[in-house]
Amino acid sequence: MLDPKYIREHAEEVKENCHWRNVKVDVDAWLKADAERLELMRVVEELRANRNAVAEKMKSATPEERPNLIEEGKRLKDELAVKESSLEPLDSAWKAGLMAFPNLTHPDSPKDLKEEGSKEVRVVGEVVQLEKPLDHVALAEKYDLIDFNRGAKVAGAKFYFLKHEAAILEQALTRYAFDYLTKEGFIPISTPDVARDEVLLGTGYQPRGPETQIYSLEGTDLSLVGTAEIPLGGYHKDEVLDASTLPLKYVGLSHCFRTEAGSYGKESYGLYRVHQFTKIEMFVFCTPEQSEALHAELIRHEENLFKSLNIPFRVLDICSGDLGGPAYRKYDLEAWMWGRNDGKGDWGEVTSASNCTDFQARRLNVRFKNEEGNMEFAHTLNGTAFAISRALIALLENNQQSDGTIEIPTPLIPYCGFSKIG
RNA sequence: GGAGAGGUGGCUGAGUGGUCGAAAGCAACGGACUUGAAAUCCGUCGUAGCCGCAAGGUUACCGUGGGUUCGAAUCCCACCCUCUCCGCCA
Repeated sequence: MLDPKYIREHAEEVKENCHWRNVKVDVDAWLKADAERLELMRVVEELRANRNAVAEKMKSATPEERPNLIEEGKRLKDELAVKESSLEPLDSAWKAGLMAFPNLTHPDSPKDLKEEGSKEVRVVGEVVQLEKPLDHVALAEKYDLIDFNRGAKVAGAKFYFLKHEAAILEQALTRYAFDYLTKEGFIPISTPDVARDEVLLGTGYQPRGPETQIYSLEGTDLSLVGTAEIPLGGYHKDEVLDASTLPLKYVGLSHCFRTEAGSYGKESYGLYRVHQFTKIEMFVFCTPEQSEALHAELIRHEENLFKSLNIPFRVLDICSGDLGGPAYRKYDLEAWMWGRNDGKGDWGEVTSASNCTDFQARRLNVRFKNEEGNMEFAHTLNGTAFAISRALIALLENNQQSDGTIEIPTPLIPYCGFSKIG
């Protein structure tokens, strides 16, 4: 959510921003509604002031004065009811409009509407060329690591069972990331896998409705979370944080559920796009002064983790049109995956780190008291440590050897208890 | 799931229709005293919107949403949450 005052005072900039964010918002219509709402609010508040004044007079009124005051009060009440009922639709349209604005954009983010406009910042590691590299689906079949067919039998397409070493690797990756990030000052936390709709909305997700990617629970206001970002963002909802505790860095574990409506096909091959996966997520609450440095820190951790697993990747500075609603700036890591591009291999997204500035904090009402003693909205950031399903793709495919075995990267061995598969 | 109690400011807690945006205490902040500190004393001390250069004014907020009333923290309804007891259960 943007500051309404900011939209009023920087209308042209906001319009320009919406264009580059690929978000269709009628800024002028919103401004018009905003002005009408304010005007009507003034009328309503004046009526309320009059009503309160009459009620105040009643306290000291003589019995003779009372009937007239009661009449006056009734009249004001009726008039107020009429004005309030015309304010209501205006107000909810105003709020809905406000929620539709995307966050502002970092001046250095590539300005582009198409996905291809994202800028490759660097490539780390080298793709090991094998004569006949197998993709993770083939590797999984060879070593009985993932059971897609029975996953489909039990839960439907795009669900799966991790088996044997893969099941262990899920836990090894989890614990490895937790240990690494705990040493870096992150607080380990395990979250609910469901959240209230208001929390989903607060973090910038759209539960229910035709476009939604979210499973919701019938007869409740709960949805299955699509990422730990949701419960972790909601964690400090409606709180005033103690500035001296900032930044608050969390490393959370959650199970992520996504309907992935209409996204079958090549792009969802194997484990790449599934309905459920486990994810280790970093989430940060901080001051506005801290957020940019912390964004860099999150990316550094992501890179360290993937580097340590011998996985080649590239870092993308995501372009404006692909940022989504909440992010002010976003960096993705894309790891090398042999299964993509018809078996010739290509980069595939494995992590994403966003600086959401105060966009989520405004919606969730997360504030802190600054040094002058004034309330300020916090900044929030999130970044993937491991989305286990995709991390597994990259791990298996990039650590396969010419003899067909899969070498486990050294840092992971203590956590999984084996050093190779096959 | 059943029965009961309760949700008030950073915390504790008073408040059952108008004198309540809310007592009191604690914490915090400013000051006095002190070589310094503690103690003591004096003062300040919620958030947000709108109007205003400002001083200030005004509206809203006592779990959330509705309702009754000239007037609601207070009465009514629904929901959410917490606690106690019972049942069930990993």
